[in-house]
Amino acid sequence: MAKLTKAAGGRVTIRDVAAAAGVSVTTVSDALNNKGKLRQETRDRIRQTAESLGYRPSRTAQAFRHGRTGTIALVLPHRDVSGNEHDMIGLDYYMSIASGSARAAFGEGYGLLLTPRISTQNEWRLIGPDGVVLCDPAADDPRIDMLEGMAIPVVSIERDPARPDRPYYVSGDNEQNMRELLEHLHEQGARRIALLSASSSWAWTLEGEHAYETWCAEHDMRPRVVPVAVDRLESDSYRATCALLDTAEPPDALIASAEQYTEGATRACWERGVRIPQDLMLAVGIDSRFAQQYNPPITAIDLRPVDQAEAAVQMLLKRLGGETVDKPSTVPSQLRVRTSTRR
Amino acid sequence: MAKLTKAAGGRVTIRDVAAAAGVSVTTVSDALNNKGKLRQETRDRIRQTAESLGYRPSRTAQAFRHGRTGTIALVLPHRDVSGNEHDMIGLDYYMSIASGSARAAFGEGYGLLLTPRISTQNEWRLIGPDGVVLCDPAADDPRIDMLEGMAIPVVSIERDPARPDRPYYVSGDNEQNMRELLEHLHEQGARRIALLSASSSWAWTLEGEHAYETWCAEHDMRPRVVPVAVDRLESDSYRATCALLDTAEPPDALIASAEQYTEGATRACWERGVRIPQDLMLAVGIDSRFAQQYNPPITAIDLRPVDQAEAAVQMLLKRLGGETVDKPSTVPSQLRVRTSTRR
DNA sequence: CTGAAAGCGCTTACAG
DNA sequence: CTGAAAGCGCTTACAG
Repeated sequence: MAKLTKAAGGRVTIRDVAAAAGVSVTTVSDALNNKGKLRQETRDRIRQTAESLGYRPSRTAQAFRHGRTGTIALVLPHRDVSGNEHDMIGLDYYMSIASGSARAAFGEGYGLLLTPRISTQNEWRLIGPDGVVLCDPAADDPRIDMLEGMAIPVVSIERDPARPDRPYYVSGDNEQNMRELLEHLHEQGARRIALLSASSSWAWTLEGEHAYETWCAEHDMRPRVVPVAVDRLESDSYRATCALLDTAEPPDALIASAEQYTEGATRACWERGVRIPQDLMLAVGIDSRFAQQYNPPITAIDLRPVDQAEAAVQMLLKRLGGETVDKPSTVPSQLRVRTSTRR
Repeated sequence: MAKLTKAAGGRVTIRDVAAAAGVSVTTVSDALNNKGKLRQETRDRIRQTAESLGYRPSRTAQAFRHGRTGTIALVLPHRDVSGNEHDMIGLDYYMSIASGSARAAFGEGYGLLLTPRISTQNEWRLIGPDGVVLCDPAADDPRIDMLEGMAIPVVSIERDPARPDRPYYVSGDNEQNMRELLEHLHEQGARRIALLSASSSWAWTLEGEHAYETWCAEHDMRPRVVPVAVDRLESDSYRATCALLDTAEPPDALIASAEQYTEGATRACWERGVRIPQDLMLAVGIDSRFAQQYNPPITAIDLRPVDQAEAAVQMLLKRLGGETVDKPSTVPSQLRVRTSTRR
């Protein structure tokens, strides 16, 4: 019964397997995908045959058939540096998000596409992802509407601050993190804690600021929030830190919220001979190699980006599979206390 | 003649365009792809119709038809940090390679896949890229054979040092860069120039070392090469620099070849009160934000990673298109002289 | 110069 | 329990 036909073009197709196993392609497909009502024995035999022929289902054929591409696109924030567009993958946080997403996606049989800055529907159709992981959406981020309107589900890392009811996001508990950090600094004796905060509409920024202000009010402390641009390099955080240090009553502790502020803040201290932690305790809102390796090592909040990425991919796949997702996923962060805040 | 049938599933297909334009699907396909021998007028009219219907060819259908996926995979070096696999995208250099590749690929209608560490043919078949951009292959890198054996063309950024005849790579002119840097340091008065070199079989490392040794011989200078691991964080470069600085006759200039050595080298200097550039001129083999932003800013070689990525993607597409590529592509690097080496 | 038809490799109603 | 057939949206010989 088994016709021993070999595929011409080198590729082993489902037809070859069917021929070799002496069954129809339907049966092979069912056997391999656990569909239909075949005897376990038949399934096993067909799997054997497929295996021995080295059969691999064509991903493109499957994608075509299902109207899916088998890819997930990752969208990172961008910044303008002197007219040039850069994405921010250079930050340790986003790099962990990227490689974590790639790994998680691959584990589920998806490829992770890195997207350049694109904006139009046509461009998105060219990319053609089945779903999108969007990092740090702005308030009322138009990309969410555009993509969902194209039937491309979006899961964001951090929520869109202007869409309180949208459950499709993964985030850390930003308010809790800020409070925990403030408590720690307070315990260590800090009484004038300043905050370098990103001037953006990103959720973690807003939430962090809010927690900071609430906490200050509760502890009868004057809040000192200095807004710093997120889209430049370190010079802004450097200048902001200088300004703080040069006031009549400089802070005794400083929280630099964004990863990219770490360098500017440390430089300002270094130039002034401000010792860390003796003269100023320094903590960062997002952990990085720089924070770990600085001398002294800098206390930071580890947002667990790899876990966030994994959670985001999982949520996206749920949505792709038609399952309902009714609540966001929170990835617990971890405060890494280091020398920079220990007195 | 024009049947006004609309697609059922919402998608506008080539059939709809054909119907609306009153021609066959063949004609539509030819018109849109500049094939066949249609009157320009016909072409234009069909394009109009397609446009007005909002027709977008299905990427998956095209991919399926052509046996291509429309994706290029990017493979970055990996490192082990305490048993955890990380890719090295966190380095500014690789981050620029990644975003440059994504942009270049997209510009050509391809998606860029970020690949987690994968090793088997099966895993590669799952990813299913049409081609691969491989960064910093090791000597006789087995991934090249595996992929080319699967008919997946590979273009590397930097060459495989053990395959002198393989033309499929893009690189900077590493020997030239090293010589130029040495000349510069020499001009500035350096007479004892040490080199922190990556202990790897990567081409740029070997070439840099070779140029360094040749140059030293030519200038009657004792070479001082200190091998440093590439797969750790900054501690090794820190220790290596310490050892150099603590010798009886410490160097008056130091070249830290890898991007990730910058931090360790500067820390060692800082701790010892070694002033840059007064006591030690410091230069880095690969430019980074850190080098640009350090105080003082650090002289570095800008390998132009975005251009390298673009060249690699172009070369890969040439190969995919069946064109022959008979020689490697050299992207000229740029020495960025900064305060750290100016006396 | 243009069209009808085959086929890429799958999956999925549907018929038996 | 299994198979024959249609069809996903394209492209491409091939026929006229």
